[in-house]
Amino acid sequence: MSLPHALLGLLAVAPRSGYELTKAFAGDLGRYAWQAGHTSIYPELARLAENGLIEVSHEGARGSRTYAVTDAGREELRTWLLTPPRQGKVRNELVLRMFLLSALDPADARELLGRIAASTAQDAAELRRLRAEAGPVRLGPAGFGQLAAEYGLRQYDAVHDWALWAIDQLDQADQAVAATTSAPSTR
Amino acid sequence: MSLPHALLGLLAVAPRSGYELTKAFAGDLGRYAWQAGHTSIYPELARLAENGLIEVSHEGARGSRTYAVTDAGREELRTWLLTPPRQGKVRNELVLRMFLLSALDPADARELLGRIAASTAQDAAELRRLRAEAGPVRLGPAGFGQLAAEYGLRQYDAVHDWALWAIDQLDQADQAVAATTSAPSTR
DNA sequence: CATCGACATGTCAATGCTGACATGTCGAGC
DNA sequence: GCTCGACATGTCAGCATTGACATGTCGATG
Repeated sequence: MSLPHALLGLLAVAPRSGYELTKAFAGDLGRYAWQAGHTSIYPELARLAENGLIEVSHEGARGSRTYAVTDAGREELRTWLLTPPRQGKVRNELVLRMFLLSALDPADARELLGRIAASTAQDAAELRRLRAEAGPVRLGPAGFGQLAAEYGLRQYDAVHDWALWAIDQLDQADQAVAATTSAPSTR
Repeated sequence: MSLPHALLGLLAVAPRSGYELTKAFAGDLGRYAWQAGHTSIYPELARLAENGLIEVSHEGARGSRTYAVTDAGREELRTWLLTPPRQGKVRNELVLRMFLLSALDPADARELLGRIAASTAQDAAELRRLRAEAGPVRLGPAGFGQLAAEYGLRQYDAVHDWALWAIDQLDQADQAVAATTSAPSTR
């Protein structure tokens, strides 16, 4: 459960209202890192405030409440970020599909790998476009973090290369079988 | 929600009981791809059986029921695997941490990146060990799928390289600041 | 001054999953 | 004959999250 820390992190960069936080989750953050709707954000803000990790720094029009991180909240965030990269819930649908690949016949497996290669190429291109828009590498709270963008890019490229490699493996396995079938031995 | 498809996939490889499926999730599958405990597996098996996707192929000692995939189940699995790699829930704690990196001061950020580099190197080494144990590349339902292993390996390596790159970026940003501070201009 | 869209927050039922608890069987070793 | 550990299945309360529904405000435009 990382939602409270995600909120803490966003508020640590700049105080925001629940509505603004919701918009952040609807953008790149929610797309690439962590999803959350306003229905989970508002209760979570209330909980964080109750625990003294954040506080209302300003009340604006239309009942809006701007929250800011307290010292305790900043400390909690720092601790969480630096805590041993604990093993969270494993929930990786793509890896699951790879595990199940052997349940498909070779033609279907090739098809699936081809689609993965195509979609990761597309995702990588999209991310490169996003990054180019954001300009040269700079740090700080500049929209989609440059470091995060580079991270995603390398992931996509890795999966893309892997898919091509996997198709090649299937081809080689095929050829080996064909060779032993048509020419059972050299003697 | 991919649990039913994970079960379908495992049963497509070989008929199994709920207990054996639970053990599969406790191993590499649960570690790298998808988690599930027996408390979700048993009800899900009942649901799949009710929908005619699997059926009890054998009843053994201690009330054990061995399930096998039906033709309908095999078809459902194939459809799911080949279906456009739909965008599921985004829940990537590591990417979230990258988004929040800017909330840390540079020293802490370096520390965090260093830990990520170290832990991915360790994870990769562990996976290489696992793969070496499993022997040369071969396909089929051989424990931890070779393709999945290679996939994980490339992911770990990519993250490792990225972390080193990111630390380098931080260093360069530092040097640039230091240069403009100590020698504001060339004239 | 009416309307509309963006702003802003909330409740509630349903879903999916986990952890704690519960129950019983079979085989091996003492 | 007893005990223990692995086998085998199950219920249930609790938690996080989602989607549907609900409510109201403010500013701009016609």
